[in-house]
Amino acid sequence: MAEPEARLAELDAVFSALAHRARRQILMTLHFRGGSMAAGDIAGRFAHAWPTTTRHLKVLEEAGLVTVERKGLTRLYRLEPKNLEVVTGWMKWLKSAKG
Amino acid sequence: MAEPEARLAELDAVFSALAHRARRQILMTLHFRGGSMAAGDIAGRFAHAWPTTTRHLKVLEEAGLVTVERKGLTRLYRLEPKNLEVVTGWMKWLKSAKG
DNA sequence: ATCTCATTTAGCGACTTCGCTAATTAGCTG
DNA sequence: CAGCTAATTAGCGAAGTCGCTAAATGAGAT
Repeated sequence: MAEPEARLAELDAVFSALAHRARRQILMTLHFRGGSMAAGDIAGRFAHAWPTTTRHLKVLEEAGLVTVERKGLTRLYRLEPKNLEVVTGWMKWLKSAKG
Repeated sequence: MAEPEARLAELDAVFSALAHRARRQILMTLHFRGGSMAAGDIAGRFAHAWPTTTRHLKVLEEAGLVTVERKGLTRLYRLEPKNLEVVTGWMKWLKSAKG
C-alpha cells in the first residue's frame, strides 16, 4: 500500500466522483449495457448537453472508475470495477476495525 | 422502498457527505472511539477551526450518518451505521445486477 | 442575574462545480 | 483536400463548498 497520501487522494477522487447523481447513473448505465459504451451512446441517454456528459466522463476517468479507448471515430468507455473496490474496501474497513 | 426520488436524494446526501476527507475521517474517529463522542472532542482532533468541524458534523447529520443528543453542556454525536448501508447497498446492487 | 463553558450560527472571501453554447480536434469517406 | 461526424476543449455565469473570524445561544455554576 505505502504512500498514505496517495491512498487518501484516491479515496478523495473516487468518492468525489460518486458524489454526483449523473456520474453514478453513468456507471450504472455502463454496467447494464455490458460494461462498455461509446461516448455518444452514453450522452444520448442523458438530458444534459453532450459536453456536460463529456466532463462527467472525464471525472470518472480521473478517478479510475472508467477507461477510454479510441475506436475509430468513436470513443469506447469501459467500466473499471476494480477501482470501485476502493469504496467497498473503505466501507468494510470502517465497519470491521476495532478501536 | 417507494418514492424513487426520495431514495435518489438520500443517495445524493450520503455520497456527498462522504466526498470530503474530513467527514470520512470524522466517521472513522467516531467508530474508533466507540461510536459516540462530544462535539468538542471531535473538533479537538482536527486542524480545522471548530466551526468548520461543526459544519461538517451538520452535513453528516443531514445525511443521516450521525445523530446528536444534548447531554448537559455538551453535544454527543453518535455514529449511525444503518445509513451507511445506503452506500453498500448501491455498490452491491451495481456489482450484481445484470443487464 | 451573572459568569463561564461548549457549541452553533452568521457572514465573508476564495475556490470549485456544473450547467450551457460556441469553437476546435481528429478520424473517416468521397 | 473537402466535408461529414464523434467527441472534446474553451469559456462563461450561477450556485455551491469550505475555510476563516466574530457574534450568538443555551446550560450549568456562583
